[in-house]
Amino acid sequence: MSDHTLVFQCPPHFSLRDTFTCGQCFRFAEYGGRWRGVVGGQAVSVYIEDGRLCVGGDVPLDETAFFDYFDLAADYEEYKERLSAAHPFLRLACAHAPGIRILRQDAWEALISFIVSQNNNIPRITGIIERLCALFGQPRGDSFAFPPPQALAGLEAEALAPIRAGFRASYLLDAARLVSGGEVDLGRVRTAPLAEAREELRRIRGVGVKVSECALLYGFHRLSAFPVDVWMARAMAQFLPERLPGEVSDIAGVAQQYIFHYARTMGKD
DNA sequence: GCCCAGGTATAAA
DNA sequence: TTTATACATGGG
Repeated sequence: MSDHTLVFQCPPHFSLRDTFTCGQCFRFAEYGGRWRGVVGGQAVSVYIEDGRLCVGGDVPLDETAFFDYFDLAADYEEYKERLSAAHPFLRLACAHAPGIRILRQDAWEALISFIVSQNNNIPRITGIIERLCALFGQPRGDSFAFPPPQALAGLEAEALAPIRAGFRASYLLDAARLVSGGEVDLGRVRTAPLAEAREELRRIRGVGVKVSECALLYGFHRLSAFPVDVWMARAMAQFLPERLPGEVSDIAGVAQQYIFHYARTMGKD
C-alpha cells in the first residue's frame, strides 16, 4: 500500500486514535502507528507525519472525498470553544480528547453500524461488523469493503448466523431489504427536513430514537441531529442534568460524541 | 453465575 | 402515556 498517498494539512490537535476509537466508527485498527481501514470501498492507511495528514492507498484516491471524510472544512477549535463556554462538563469533555473530529461516513455503513450498536459494547460491535464485511463484502487489500444493501437483501436470517449479531440480525436484513427496495430512501434522509429524515429511518425495524440520531449524525453529517431531549435521555444525562444551551444546539451531536468518549474513557488512560 | 453494553419492540399498567 | 421485560452475545 502507499503507492498513492494523499497529503493534507493536519488540523490542530487532530488525533487519529481518538477519532477512530471514540465509538463513532468501527472499521479502523492501528498497525505500527498507522491506521488501516476501508473508506468508500478502498483500503487505506492513515497517519500523521510532520504536521500533515496522510492517506495512503493502493489505488488513486479521491482527494475531495477524503477532505470531506475528515470534515477538514470545519473548524473544530471553534466548535470546542462554543461547547466549552456552554457548560463546565463540556469543557472537561473537550479538553479530555480535543483531537476528535466527526467523520463523514458512508450513510449505509453508519446506519448498519448503529443498528448493531444497540444494547452492545464497542469491542463486540467491531467484531460483528468485521465478520459482516468478511462474509459479505468485496475483498479490498487485506480487508473487505462494507457490503451494500443489495448484498444482504436476499439473505435469510440463518445466513447471518456466523456474524453472531444476535437479535440484531433480523434488523440488518430489514434495513437491507427496505433500502435496496427503495422503501427507505437514503437520498431523502439526506435532504429532507430533520423530522422527516428521522421518520424515514425509523421505518426500519430496530431503528429507534438513538439509532436514527446516530445514523443522521455520522452517516448524514447532520451535526444537530441530537435534539436536546434525546441527548438528555441517554448516557450523558448523569453528567449534564440540564438542557443543552440553544447557542450550541446546532452542534449538539458534536457535543454528544465528546461527552460519550469522556464518559467511556475517563480514568482509563 | 451475574452484570452490563452507543436500544428497541412489545405488552402491560 | 408511561413503565417493565425480553432480546443474543460475550467481556469483565
